[in-house]
Amino acid sequence: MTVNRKHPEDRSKGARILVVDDHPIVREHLKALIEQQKDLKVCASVADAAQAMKAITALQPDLAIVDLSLKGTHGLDLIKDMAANHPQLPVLVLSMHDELLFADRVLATGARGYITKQEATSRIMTAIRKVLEGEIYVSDRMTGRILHRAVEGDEKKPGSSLSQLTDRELQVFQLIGHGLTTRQIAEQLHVDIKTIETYRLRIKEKLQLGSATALMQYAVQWMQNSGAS
Amino acid sequence: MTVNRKHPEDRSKGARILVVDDHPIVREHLKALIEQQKDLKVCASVADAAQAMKAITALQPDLAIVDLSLKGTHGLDLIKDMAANHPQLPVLVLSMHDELLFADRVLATGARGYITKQEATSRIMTAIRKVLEGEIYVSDRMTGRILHRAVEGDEKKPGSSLSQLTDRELQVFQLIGHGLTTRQIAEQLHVDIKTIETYRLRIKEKLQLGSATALMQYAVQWMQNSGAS
DNA sequence: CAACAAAATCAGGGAAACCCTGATTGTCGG
DNA sequence: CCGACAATCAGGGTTTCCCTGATTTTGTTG
Repeated sequence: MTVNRKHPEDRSKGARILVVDDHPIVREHLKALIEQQKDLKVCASVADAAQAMKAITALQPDLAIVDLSLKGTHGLDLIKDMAANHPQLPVLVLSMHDELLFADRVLATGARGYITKQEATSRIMTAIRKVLEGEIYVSDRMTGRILHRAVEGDEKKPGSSLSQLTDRELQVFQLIGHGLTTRQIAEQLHVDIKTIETYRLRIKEKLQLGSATALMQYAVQWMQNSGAS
Repeated sequence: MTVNRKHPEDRSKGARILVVDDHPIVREHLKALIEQQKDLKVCASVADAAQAMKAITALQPDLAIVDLSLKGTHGLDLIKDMAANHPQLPVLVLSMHDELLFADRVLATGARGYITKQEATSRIMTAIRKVLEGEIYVSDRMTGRILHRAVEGDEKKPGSSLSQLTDRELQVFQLIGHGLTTRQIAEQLHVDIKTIETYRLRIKEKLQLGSATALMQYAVQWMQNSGAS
């Protein structure tokens, strides 16, 4: 990922941006906001993942802004596709979901920024420029969280904070995400229910989750996003 | 074009519209779209229910456009408040949620129209005008559904559909899927924890779910597939 | 409008899970 | 041999779950 990639022939129009969002009202305003900047331009504005991939190969944009909740395939899958087939294309995620849930996941799959639709439009423009300059944009609240975690576990497995879990803990984590109760997990693994309770405690600590429901929410969502049954 | 101005002092610029949505990018574009019409004007643009109620009493708008997924109180509660305190004010709901799930519920509480953010902005303008004229707007697909149900009779069929849930139950269901504990839900809705416990029981019965974890798994997965903050 | 149905709200109490603090085995590499 | 870590379980206070009601609003319908 080289930083300076500006082509002289593009400078007349500045950076070319692809917008992916299934809400026309958001696409339109994003385009209006971007094009009232002199050095930015929207080269395409599409509603789903298929059109997005087609537009990328055809138009070679300098930046892609994508919503997470698309209609067909989930935005996360689109970002994975982008990272796999067009690793040089920086991606800014513009989502309505709380960043605490998705930001790290999204950044781990290759996106260069995450901003919510609750943010003021001026901040959205800030995020666009930051990502275009080769930097990474997340909210201030999120930055501290990520930096804190990045310091210690950098040499571990990339892509998931679940790598801190032991085999048994991960096994329990997956069964939690599968919707099993503590007792059912204990029976399935042929251990005492007290053992599973301890695992839940440890998992919560390692993942910095506050309550049992937060743990379960995280587990269910993780299971769904990593395609397990 | 001549406009009937019965009250020149009120209609110097035509109909005055209140916009309620917690996404600045949506508010801004809605305002731009509306104000490029000669006979429409946005008199206020707010992000939550409290500001909305205040704006209504202060400005007496001719129409309110409200999003269902607001930050603090749920949009459904805001609509109820509006219908109770300002029954003459027509409300158009602009939501990202599938209409099949919310439209009838929203119309039953007094709203005059339902349109999703997936719709083209031209249709949104159509909906605004239709509601302003005193009519009711829903999508063609939805009108068929409603008419069909009017003929078939009003039976609530079982299965795993959330349409059997009451407004309050659905609200609790969503908060469960959001990862909140029973206590947190009770606090957010300003009711006793015992009340929420009862709702969980009823939801489990109606959805034929066996345990609290099964309920939570279902809620989390549903939330993820239908997008909510 | 009276009457009935449905929704929203809360109570009591036993069973179960959660949460915290340990503690006992194994295993494994230095 | 021995810390380090993983896996396993116990005790006990706190909270939630779950079941069975019950009351008060609200909405619908004859």
